[in-house]
Amino acid sequence: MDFSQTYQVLHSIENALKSYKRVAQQNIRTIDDTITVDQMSLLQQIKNNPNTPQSQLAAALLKDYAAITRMVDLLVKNKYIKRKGNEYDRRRNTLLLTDKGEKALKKLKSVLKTNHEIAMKNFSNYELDRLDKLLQRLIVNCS
Amino acid sequence: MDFSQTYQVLHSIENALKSYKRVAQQNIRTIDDTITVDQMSLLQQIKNNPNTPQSQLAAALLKDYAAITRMVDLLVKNKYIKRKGNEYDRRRNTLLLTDKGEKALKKLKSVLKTNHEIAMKNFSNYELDRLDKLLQRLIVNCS
DNA sequence: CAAAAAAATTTGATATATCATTAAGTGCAA
DNA sequence: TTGCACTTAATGATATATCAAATTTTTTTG
Repeated sequence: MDFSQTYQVLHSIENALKSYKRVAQQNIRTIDDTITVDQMSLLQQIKNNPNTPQSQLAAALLKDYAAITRMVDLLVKNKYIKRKGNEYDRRRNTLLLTDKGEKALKKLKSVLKTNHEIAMKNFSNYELDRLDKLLQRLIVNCS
Repeated sequence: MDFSQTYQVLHSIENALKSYKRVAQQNIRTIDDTITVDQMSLLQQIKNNPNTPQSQLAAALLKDYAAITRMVDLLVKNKYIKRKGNEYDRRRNTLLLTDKGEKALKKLKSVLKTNHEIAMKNFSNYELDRLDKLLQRLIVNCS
């Protein structure tokens, strides 16, 4: 395990993520240029579990609480979601998609699928699994 | 190639990168809490090729020109490097490490090595190579 | 029950990311 | 040698990342 090799791998991980995010964002922009890849993920998460605490949204999106608060602010400002008080626990928010949010999500789902197909072109299920397992080991090492 | 599997892989890539950056930054902070992982990479690049145009530094660090400009600003402000005019091409900067920059780099190199060892613990050279090759294919797909 | 601890979120400060635009300098062609 | 394209860098605007600290509400516990 020499340094140049580990350097190379870490560099490739960063490169892979950034390359994917770049094309993903470009494709999304052709449909809706007021939303980002991450905002869309958040929108999806909120739709799937409208009453989840933001702390769990943060975990799902690999972000910290502060980041989620600000993304929620933006989505509210841009009218994709509404923030309501939770009647059982007044510390929490209940987040709900607006019509605009629902429509945006519907339109963008196919783009997201296309993005995945672009990134993973020519990968077999087996290779995807192998890649994921290798990454999981790295994640565990860093935990 | 189903969606949940590609989603999982992309999620793992992001998770791997963030997990690594988090431990890397934590370890660096024990030595010097005024510098970031990326600033250190930039410092290293500048030391290796002091007369490279910033566009190439950007490519090496997978960042865009604007990001490099701002990182250079910060490194200058914090006295890790000096910006001089390039006498042959007045559009360019010549960037030079200060004493402080040299010392910081020297101290941090061992930390960087440790960070790599933590992240890649129990990976064989063969596995590292395999991981890199899989990532390279994803990168090419997104180019 | 009152005080302390914990949970959920927000806010502040600083660093990065990304895209578009602007500015300045260089080099080449007519 | 002027004019135009290209290169290099800086700026502006907005979104995100990260850590620390503050706020509000709920839960625990003495």
